[in-house]
Amino acid sequence: MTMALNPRQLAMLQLVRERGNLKTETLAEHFSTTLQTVRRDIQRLTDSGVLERFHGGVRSLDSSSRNTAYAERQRSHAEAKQRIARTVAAAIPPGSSLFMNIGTTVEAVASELLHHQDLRVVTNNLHVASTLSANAQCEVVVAGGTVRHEDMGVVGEAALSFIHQFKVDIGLIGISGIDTDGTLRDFDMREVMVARAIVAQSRQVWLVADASKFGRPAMIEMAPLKVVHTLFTDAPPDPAFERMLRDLDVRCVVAPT
Amino acid sequence: MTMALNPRQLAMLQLVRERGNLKTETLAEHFSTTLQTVRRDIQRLTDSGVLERFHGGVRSLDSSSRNTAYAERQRSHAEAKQRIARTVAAAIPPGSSLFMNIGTTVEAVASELLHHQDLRVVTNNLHVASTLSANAQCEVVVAGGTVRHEDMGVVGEAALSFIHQFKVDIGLIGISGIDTDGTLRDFDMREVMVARAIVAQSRQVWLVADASKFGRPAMIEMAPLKVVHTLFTDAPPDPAFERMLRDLDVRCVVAPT
DNA sequence: GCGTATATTTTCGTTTTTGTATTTATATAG
DNA sequence: CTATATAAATACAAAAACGAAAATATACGC
Repeated sequence: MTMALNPRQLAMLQLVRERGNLKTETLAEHFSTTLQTVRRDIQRLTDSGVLERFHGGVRSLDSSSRNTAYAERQRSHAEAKQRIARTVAAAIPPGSSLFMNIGTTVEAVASELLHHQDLRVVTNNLHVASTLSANAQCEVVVAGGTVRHEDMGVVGEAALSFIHQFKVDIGLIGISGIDTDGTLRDFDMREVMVARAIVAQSRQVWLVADASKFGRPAMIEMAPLKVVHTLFTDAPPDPAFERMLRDLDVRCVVAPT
Repeated sequence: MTMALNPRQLAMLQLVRERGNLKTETLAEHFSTTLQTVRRDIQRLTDSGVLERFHGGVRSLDSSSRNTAYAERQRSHAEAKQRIARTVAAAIPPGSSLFMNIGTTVEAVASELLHHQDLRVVTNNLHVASTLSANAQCEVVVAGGTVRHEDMGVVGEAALSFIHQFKVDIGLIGISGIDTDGTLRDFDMREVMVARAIVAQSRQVWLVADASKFGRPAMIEMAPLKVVHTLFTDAPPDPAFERMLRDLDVRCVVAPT
């Protein structure tokens, strides 16, 4: 018979989730108990699958890495994405309302918003919804519609009309590629429709795109680059791109290392 | 056979709710009585589902510590839930359309549906959506609306009107408690509204509830038990319940070990 | 007042949890 | 690769908490 977790174990779980990962010794100190007791607690928490332990401590296990193709994309350019995400998060003022769409960079931003205060976020990205629902200071609204298996994006007619009910401060969007002709492009028509709706219903459009997206071709035109107010990226664009951005009056923020 | 709570038990409930969790000894001291009496009181309160006990004390279930309690609820009765889930999954024919709402048992069913063919599932449960999106043979539709932090349930006006657009074969619902008077009850008004919408838009209603839900009172009335066509559970209900189920023409399926 | 039913305390054996000591496993530097 | 430091598993004893049953107290009918 499985006994309920005691308050210390519950607090430990919460603490590890907040901080991401913690050393066994830190935990023992924090709860003023023995290493042995902490280890036993950790064992129970890992047994139930919510935490994962490593030599010397324990980390929170966010159930994300299941789809291998998806996990792969998440890994690629991880460092660049996190840098971008931190920069974006820092630029979002408290009390903002946001749209957030599909894309691993957008999801990285969600992780960086976990400790922001007083946000309202509308998203068609179930990963974003899942991540941000851990932030009690953030009202999360998810768009209704069909869920795509590949990336847990919500798309379809329902999602579009849902999004059209809102008008937010910042529309934060990711994209598959920025064509050399100054067109934002993606691969999936349904996601493109959602992104267009987001652009239409946002007072400002922020685009997050790591450097690998520059000049990368994709089939479907989403919108001209000039709808974007600010582009967040990880490396300075080449001179041609930079001139285009200036011509189109798109502000470009390069995330610092 | 639920007797009324005596004044001390009522005060105890209130106190635990205020403080979140309390040690048995603290309670005994506070009410200047013995540990044994406190334990008996605690047992009554936990039996009725409003409190949860751990070794050394009790905690309130519907207080600030709900978010952390989610992992715990998932653990409790895990084996029973999986048994129920397997039975339910086996009863769902290929090509069915389903509603699935909040609840760890419902989520267990989602896991068991991972290899089913040709399903259409509408849900307000982001865990269910996340789980089932791994099944390419299953069309997953998520309801739009506000996300509750505690359990990633989607609720609110938007979710209701979204659900009302559908009419499905089977409405699969979980519940916090089945009162002795034959009423399905839950703790959160917003989730109750969603469940009602699901019941209204389903040709058949299937209820999943492990034995701990029988006779467990919860505040808000969702619907009378007779709206349920089939109840899936893990242990035979006691004779009184069984008679009631027969009177109300509710089929009861007990999951085999 | 008496007897009965219910509630509480007392008592005691059992289980669970925690801390200490010892052994085994794992990481990291050279 | 090996040596060495650190972390984790194991074993066991002490303390705390639990559950059941017997003893005592309290309330309430007649």
